[in-house]
Amino acid sequence: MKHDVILHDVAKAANVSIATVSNVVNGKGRVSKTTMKRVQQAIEQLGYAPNLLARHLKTNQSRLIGLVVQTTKPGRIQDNPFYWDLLAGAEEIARDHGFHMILVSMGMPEETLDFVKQRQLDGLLVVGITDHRGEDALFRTLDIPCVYIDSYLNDPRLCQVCVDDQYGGYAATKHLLALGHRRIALLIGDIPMDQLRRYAVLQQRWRGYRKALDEAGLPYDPGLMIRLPTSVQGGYHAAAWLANHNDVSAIFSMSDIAALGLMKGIKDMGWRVPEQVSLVGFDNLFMSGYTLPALTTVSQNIVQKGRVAVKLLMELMDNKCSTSRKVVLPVELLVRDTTTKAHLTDRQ
Amino acid sequence: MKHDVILHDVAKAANVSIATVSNVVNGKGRVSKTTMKRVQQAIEQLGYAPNLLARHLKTNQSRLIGLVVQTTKPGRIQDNPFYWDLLAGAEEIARDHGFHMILVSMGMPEETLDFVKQRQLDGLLVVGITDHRGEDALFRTLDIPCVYIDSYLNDPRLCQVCVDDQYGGYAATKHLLALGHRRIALLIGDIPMDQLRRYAVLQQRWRGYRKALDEAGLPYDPGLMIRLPTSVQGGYHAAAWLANHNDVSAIFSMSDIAALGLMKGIKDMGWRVPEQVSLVGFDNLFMSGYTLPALTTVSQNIVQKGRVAVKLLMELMDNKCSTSRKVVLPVELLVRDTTTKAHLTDRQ
DNA sequence: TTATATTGGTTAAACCTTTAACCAGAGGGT
DNA sequence: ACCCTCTGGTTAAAGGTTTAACCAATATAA
Repeated sequence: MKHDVILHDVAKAANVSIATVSNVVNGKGRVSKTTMKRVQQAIEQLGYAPNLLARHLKTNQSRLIGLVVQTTKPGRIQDNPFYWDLLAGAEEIARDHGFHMILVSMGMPEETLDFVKQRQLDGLLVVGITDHRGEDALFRTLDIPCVYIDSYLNDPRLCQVCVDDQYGGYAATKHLLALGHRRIALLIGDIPMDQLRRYAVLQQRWRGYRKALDEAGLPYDPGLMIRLPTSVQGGYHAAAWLANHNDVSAIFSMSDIAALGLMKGIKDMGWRVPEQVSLVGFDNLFMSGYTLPALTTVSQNIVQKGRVAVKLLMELMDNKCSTSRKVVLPVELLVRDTTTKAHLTDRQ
Repeated sequence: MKHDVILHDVAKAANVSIATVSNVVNGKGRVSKTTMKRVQQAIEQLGYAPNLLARHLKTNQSRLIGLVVQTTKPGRIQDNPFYWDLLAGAEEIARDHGFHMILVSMGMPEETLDFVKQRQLDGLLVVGITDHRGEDALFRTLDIPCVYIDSYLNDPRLCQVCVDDQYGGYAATKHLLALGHRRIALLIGDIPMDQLRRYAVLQQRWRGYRKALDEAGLPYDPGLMIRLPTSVQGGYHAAAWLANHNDVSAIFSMSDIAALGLMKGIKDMGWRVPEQVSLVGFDNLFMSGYTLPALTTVSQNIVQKGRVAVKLLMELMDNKCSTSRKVVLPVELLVRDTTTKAHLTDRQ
């Protein structure tokens, strides 16, 4: 894939210097109408396309944006359709600005840093970082524009975008409380409760849950935290937990993905949703409205999250001294069919 | 993001020429043990990382692989979680070889071509092309290694990877036939039947369907083709079609995504799956086993598809003259709970 | 002895752009 | 006449790397 036609060729064809052609291509410098026409014709005729590698080398930029994703195993992207939506949104805006997205899976810190340096990435979208893992410092060492997604970092100088997770948790719980539920379990990720701070998004949703409980004058019961992996399988197994907790009449799953599995698990036990167990999810995945019964859930727009993140990054790159701001996108409780009034009739 | 330490600095520190450092970095050329040690120490100490832009400019390659995806609107990636799996698999292998993936959304042909040329992409993964749209020719003009995914191109010189779509369609249909179903509808994409050739994957599955019908001595009835978008919504609306075709006792949906919507639609009409309608899907999405009833479907491994595609691409790039081969990955019919014996009792 | 490899390096050109510095000529003001 | 500015370019350096060509010294072979 050798570059067939280069600046030099166009220059010769139009009988001007290389610099002039470059100026025409970039719309910079001073060049008369007539020569511009001549150059443009030559470009058209020869089918010239600039060699971005050379340009980038010279200008010290790559027009590449890294999407830094957490990995389970090093080198293996977490299998979560969530990321595709994020990438799709980001790519859409990036492309409009002449940028492109590239995946950076965060394995070894060293490795990650080297990668960013070697590829000369112009900016980073970092997903799911917290203050409590030292990862934030990592990205601050290489000083390139960063936008943190779903990260809840304390430093006010940082650019961040997330949704109102806490409100989401609050709204979901409040909805269940309003229906008369008193013992509401929380299907949380597969993490020790004392490590919750490391998973900022979950922590926020959890806080919303607690807040709603507090307002209702109900006690917070750690025994109601179901700690299972955020996956369909994880959710499915939560049903077994439920079987041992007959006083629990509702579950708030912090992800739709787990809620789907849970719903299946509950039904496989022969129980009915929502008559015997009410269920609320989080995310509103593409098929969450098409389960039976349709899942009540807190909806967030992940594609939009990707879009906004890149827009912020662009601002950050334009005027370096920009007032770095934090954007909180709204969430919306979608009441569908998996929640209903708490009954006095026990599942026994 | 200026490159702080370059070859030059290392050379000075180790008291050798730039070329020698380059040789050490790349493991080429001839350099004695002792100097190698000295250079490596200098590299370590200064924290040198090669500037890939410069390297790539010199070597005429970018170590970037494009994933060419179809777009609905130009510049907008089709919102299909399918692509994430593909990308995840591809990225995994690519990274092992020092390559990275970049998205190329296929809008205007000109634009796409320019992009590949400008970014100097080393290879392309092209998804869902057919002989019948002139797109294949497009990629052949720029002669860079290509692997076609889900494409069914006739040219034997091309490298292709797909799954056994036809067998999948055959197995699904045969399964339904074995259960006694005679009127089996096909939930196909939102395309005119005379355009089916343009959607190779669907055509293959359709052929499998027909083959099974033929073998059973049953006629092919075009009236049984349900042409609705491949989406949850599309599937949902298929239920309305079903309401007008009471002789149909089973539906084979060519995608799980539509099958999920369809299942919801059927249940919303008050009918039961599988007692009144049997249902088979295609893909085995991550939650297909967790619907209620669990979806019977033809399973394919999309991540693996991405992996194999990149492996093929690497071979193609190593020995240019490689015997370009076509890899067909297996599919597997997973009989779960949405299919049962055809009953004589009508839905009326 | 002389011709010839081999070892361990160095020099310099090349990859294709961008861009600062320079320059010739024209026009205008005093 | 002089100085200054403006227009429309050109020249050349620089960006960081790879690599072919070269070279001095030592070892090997005839």
